[in-house]
Amino acid sequence: MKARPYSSIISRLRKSGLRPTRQRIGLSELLFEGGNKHVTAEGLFSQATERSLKVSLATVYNTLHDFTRVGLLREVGIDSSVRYFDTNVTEHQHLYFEDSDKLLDIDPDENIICKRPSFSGGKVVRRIDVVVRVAG
Amino acid sequence: MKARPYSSIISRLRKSGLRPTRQRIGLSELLFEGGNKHVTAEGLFSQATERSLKVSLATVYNTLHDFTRVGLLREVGIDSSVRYFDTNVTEHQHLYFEDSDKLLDIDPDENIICKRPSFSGGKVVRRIDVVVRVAG
DNA sequence: GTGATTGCAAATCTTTTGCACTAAA
DNA sequence: TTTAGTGCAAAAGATTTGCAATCAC
Repeated sequence: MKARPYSSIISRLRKSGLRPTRQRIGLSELLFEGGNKHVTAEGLFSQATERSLKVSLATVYNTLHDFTRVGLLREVGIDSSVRYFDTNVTEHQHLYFEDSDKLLDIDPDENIICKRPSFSGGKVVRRIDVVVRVAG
Repeated sequence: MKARPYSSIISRLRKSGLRPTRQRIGLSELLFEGGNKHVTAEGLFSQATERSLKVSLATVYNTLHDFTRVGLLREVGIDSSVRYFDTNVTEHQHLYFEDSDKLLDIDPDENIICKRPSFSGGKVVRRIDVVVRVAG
């Protein structure tokens, strides 16, 4: 029950330098309302279709990339052939259940990393991807 | 200068339950001689062609999967659209240079992980994938 | 021989692209 | 109006599959 969710989506898009089009607003609702999510392009496209948001698959791809570029989304590298996007853009790690293909965030308090390597020569650690793969 | 490298390749394949065919032997030489490597199917196929090993791309894919299945290789999940295979099957982490697409093993002494989560209900941590992404 | 392996070409699947059309500012 | 964004259909890549030919045992 947030106040004025619709216009807050619009202003979020504006702040990111993206025009609040019908498609971007609709996809934003799917993505950013109701907790953190991990989505694929096809998955988001299906959801949109189910909720009768008219949008093309190409636009879903464009939108996922645009949102990632401006920092509203983050890409998660699971080694399969599909790309996952995460609405949680804070530093955190992932739990991947191999049997069910489910992806979960690891509670930041449970941080698994204890050391961040550093580099000379202008090289920077852009991020550290951690995926705990669970089976059974 | 290992002794009898050829026959050790053959026995390694036999022990893994794979018939030592000309293609598998040739690809094994490319993969397992001269230190740990990270390869893609296309990359290995090119190497094979350069060294005039006659093998089809489909067989390279089959071989990479077969080798992974029996534990001679391990897949590395960089989030790009290509699959990397690692000849180092021991527990270790990766360094990925985004600008050059280079992938390096992290020295096991530099272990970045300090905590291994555990699960109940028959769930097991199969492995923890870590990729330190470096830019610049 | 016979069952595993290979190679080719076609198929599949995800993602990207070109470009005319539409909508936001 | 002017530029960004959209949608379609086609293209591009990586990987897989089906099946006949070949090879290892």
